[in-house]
Amino acid sequence: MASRDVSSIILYTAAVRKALKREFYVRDGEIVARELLGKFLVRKIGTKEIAAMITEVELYEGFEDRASHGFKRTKRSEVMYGPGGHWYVYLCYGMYEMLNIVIGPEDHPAAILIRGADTYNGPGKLTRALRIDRTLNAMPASKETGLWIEDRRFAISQKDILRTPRIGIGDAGPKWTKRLHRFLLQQN
DNA sequence: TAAGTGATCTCT
DNA sequence: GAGATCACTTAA
Repeated sequence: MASRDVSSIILYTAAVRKALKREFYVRDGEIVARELLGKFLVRKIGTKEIAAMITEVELYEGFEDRASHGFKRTKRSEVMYGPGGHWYVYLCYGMYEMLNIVIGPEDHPAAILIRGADTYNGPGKLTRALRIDRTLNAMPASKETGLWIEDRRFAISQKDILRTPRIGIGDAGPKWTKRLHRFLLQQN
């Protein structure tokens, strides 16, 4: 029966396409940043799902990184001090929602800014296209919240990953301003 | 290159 | 409460 075949295919893809587990995010920031490249950011709007391959991220980690909101523990940055696997969404320049995924264990302030996915270049454009805003702040990255990350097993070669200093952070101190904490997939 | 935009944080 | 700041984008 044709209909039976179709349903078995749906079950199969559902089984393969799982949201990344909490443990994925509770690791060293540079490793998580690298491994996020090539993963799929999936947004569910109504019954429709939009998936976009992550192509660019920036790492903000620890107590000494002045470019990171987590440098100071405030009401806004509190989420970064929580356990990994939650979203941190905030407004920048009065207009743009920035999407970050909190990483690391509890009380370790760290997050990764998702700057680009597929053809959405720039963190502000990305969130606008996927209708991501601050209502998702502090929510877990899981299917229940409508925004999560999946491994679709695209092979990413380490030599295709470029590293540069982060964008637009100003002076974050001698050790941190020029750190190669921006990771992006080389085009082609 | 400059300006728009508004929440957040720091300083009174 | 006031003022500076900000991990951006767009229009010139």
